[in-house]
Amino acid sequence: MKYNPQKIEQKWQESWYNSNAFRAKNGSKKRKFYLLVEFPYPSGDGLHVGHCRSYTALDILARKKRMQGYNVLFPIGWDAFGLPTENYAIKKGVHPSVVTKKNTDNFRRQMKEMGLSFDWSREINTTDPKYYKWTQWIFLQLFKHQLAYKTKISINWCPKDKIGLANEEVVDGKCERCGTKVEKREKEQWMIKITNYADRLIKDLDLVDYLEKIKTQQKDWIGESDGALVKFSVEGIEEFIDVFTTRIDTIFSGTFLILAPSHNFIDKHKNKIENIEEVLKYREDIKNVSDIDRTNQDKDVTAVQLKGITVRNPSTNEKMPVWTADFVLENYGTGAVFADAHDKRDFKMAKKYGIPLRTSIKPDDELLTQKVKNLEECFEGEGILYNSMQFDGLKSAEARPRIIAWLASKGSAYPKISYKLRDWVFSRQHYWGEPIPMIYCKKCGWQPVDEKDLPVKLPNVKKYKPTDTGESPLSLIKKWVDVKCPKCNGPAQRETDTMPNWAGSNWYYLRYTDPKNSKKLADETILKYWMPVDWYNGGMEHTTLHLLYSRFIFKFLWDIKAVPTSIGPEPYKKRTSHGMVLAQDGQKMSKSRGNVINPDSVVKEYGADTLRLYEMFMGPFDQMIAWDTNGIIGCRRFLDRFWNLVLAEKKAKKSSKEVQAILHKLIKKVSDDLDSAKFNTAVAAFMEALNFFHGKQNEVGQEAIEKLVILFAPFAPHITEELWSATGKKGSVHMQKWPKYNPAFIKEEKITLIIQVNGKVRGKIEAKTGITEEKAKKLAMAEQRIKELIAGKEIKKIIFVPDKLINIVI
RNA sequence: GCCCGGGUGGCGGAAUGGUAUACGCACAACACUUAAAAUGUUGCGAGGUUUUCCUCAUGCGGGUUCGACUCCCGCCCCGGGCACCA
Repeated sequence: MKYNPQKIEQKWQESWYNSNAFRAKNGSKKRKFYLLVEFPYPSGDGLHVGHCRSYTALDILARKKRMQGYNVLFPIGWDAFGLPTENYAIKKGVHPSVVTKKNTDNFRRQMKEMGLSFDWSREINTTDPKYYKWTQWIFLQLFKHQLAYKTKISINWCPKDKIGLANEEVVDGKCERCGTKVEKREKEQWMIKITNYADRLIKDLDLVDYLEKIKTQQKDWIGESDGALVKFSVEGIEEFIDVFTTRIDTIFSGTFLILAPSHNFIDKHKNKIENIEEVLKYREDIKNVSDIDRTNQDKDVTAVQLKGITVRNPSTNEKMPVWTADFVLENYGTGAVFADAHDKRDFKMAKKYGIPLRTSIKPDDELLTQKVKNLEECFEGEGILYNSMQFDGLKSAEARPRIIAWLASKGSAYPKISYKLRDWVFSRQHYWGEPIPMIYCKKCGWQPVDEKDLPVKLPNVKKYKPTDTGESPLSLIKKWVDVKCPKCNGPAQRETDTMPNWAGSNWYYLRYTDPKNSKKLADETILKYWMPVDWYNGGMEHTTLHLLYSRFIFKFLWDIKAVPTSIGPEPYKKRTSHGMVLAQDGQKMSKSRGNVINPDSVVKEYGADTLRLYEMFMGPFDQMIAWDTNGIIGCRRFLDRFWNLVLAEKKAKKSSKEVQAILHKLIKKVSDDLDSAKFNTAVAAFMEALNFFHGKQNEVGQEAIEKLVILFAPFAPHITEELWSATGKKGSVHMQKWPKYNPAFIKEEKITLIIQVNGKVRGKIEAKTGITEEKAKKLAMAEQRIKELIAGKEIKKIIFVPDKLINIVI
């Protein structure tokens, strides 16, 4: 019988599906293991081979953990709200829910055809009102805890998608999705105070096992800087301008102050600024400049002085002029900086406008020091302080805490930590999203929808095109918009903005534990059992989006005790990322390039097991890798040989010692590799073992064959299941116990001892394991080649590494 | 500019202080075949040669070590992240 995947795969898929073979059990006494893959956005393109890589990897882990006796939760669902579906629906004139249904059906089919062992009874969909009821409920809790607020802000507006974007969704000043340059628009938006959690989102990374690059990326994004807040008193006005700095060691060289163009000091003291018209005009000019141009470092510095305004440097008590310049950003720190000769931008600006400069930090280098003192060059680094009163001679790092303490004693500074992270823009002006459950009453202001009235269902309408005005299309549905105020019962209006598509994915992993609960987002006892997620795999592109948002929302739910505190403050114990799968040409796969590999066609040609094996074998799991059509054939050949070997082995029951050693080494290697996500070397180990067994059919033995099939089952579930039944075994191979290796079998009796002379390999000898240094020396010296090499030379030293090598130094 | 990865045969890659090039692809020869495909066997870093042998080779240059792809110092290149961030 020849291996024919097309004949066997569907049969087993149906058998697993119909028997609920991989259902996770709530209320089990077994140890649990929660494996999570990011649920996909069900696009019309179907599954990408990159999805397959991530899903196969965690499927292998799930199957192995089940065989190791764990109660495994390995669920899947659909993150189905979002723009592409809406756009497609508008174009084709079909309702987004119809499109979603079609796409999820296709995804589900593809996943089943890959033999993924998801617990299909827990499938969730973010667009299901029973699901988004709780997404809305979470929003209400955020509002009730003052973490959701509506405010007029300048937002990133994508003119093509007609949607406001969060800062995280803007890449290089362009819309993350469509690449259109974003514009600035003033709009009332719902905001979520993620900034309140900035410190904990950094600190708690110490509690979890994430790939180091994921931790670094999150830290960089949150952008903590440790510094001080310094108060500059304004002359003639009873007021201070606050400045955040990380370089308080340079305070003595501060000779002027710069405000961001839209700093509210300017609005507040219009009458005191002599050239207010010039200042306001400058502010208008800046508004029309995009962030990209504003942050272009090659650009010339522009600035305007606020005439009539001076402040005092709290360290020197000297008067300083106040300026405004575009390179000072309103949304970082306090929107104001003190400027000196130790900052390139300040230096450039002072030179251009003839503002006096002073230096107070000496670099190590004498020559450079002279240049710095003569203001010929700007020195930004750390050094030794001078011109700094009692702090002269101190190093920058030593000086900082002392200067802060000194200024603090005068009441003009205190230590402060600042973050780059900004509050999260939570409103979208589109139809296909969760309605924000808020009602506006002219009398009572913003009122939350009563929890018992949730979910606020998306009305089923014909027109869901986004509008050019930036109003949500929902605003056109008067019947839906006009409601009574929950507080005063007077006339009021619903919020017509919807949530971003991150809202549904913020908490989905909680819902999987108890997906049908209508009373709570999930039951406490059940959450207590399953949470936290033991291993979460997803794309690197979600590190500063979904991963950060969902960690934040979990912390919030934890704080308000919506989830049991026993889980701890982090939802995911371990996070890994799979490398992107590129097209054969090394480019990103895309329809327009025509280089997309469709998993369906691979399954059709080679079978699902081959696809799974190749996805794991192609390279290190966390590295980006190009698809290689030629490489697939090797995996298929391996499966053919595997099939033949198992079926050919008929005679011997017992396996030889040599076979046992190979097998148990393989068990150890595969078990270890899977725990550290080294799928490629695990597959290679199978190939190596099979190469060894090949041609020795009847020496391998049924004993070894049986273990081999079990061990390989998580990788290639169909072929192993078929072989299990074809060799007359009862039950499913996937319900068998994961083999344990026996260290006694691995221990070899004979080893190859390497003989080196001066660290170079000059010979090998077969020896018994545990050979003594004395014996090894004798044997080595007896070798003809070694004799020749050391003849007439003085032996300085002999290094002996037991069971490995002997090195003769001459 | 700063912070992470990475650089090994014709190609994807393996080895984290101890036989560099596992495993796979491609290629070549042979076997089977009328033939081809498939399959199997063997070979496959470079150069030399006295061919159970030598020299060189893991981006480049140094260093530590009996011994370095692996550790340290200084560069170069590629990928990713952050960035007038005070």
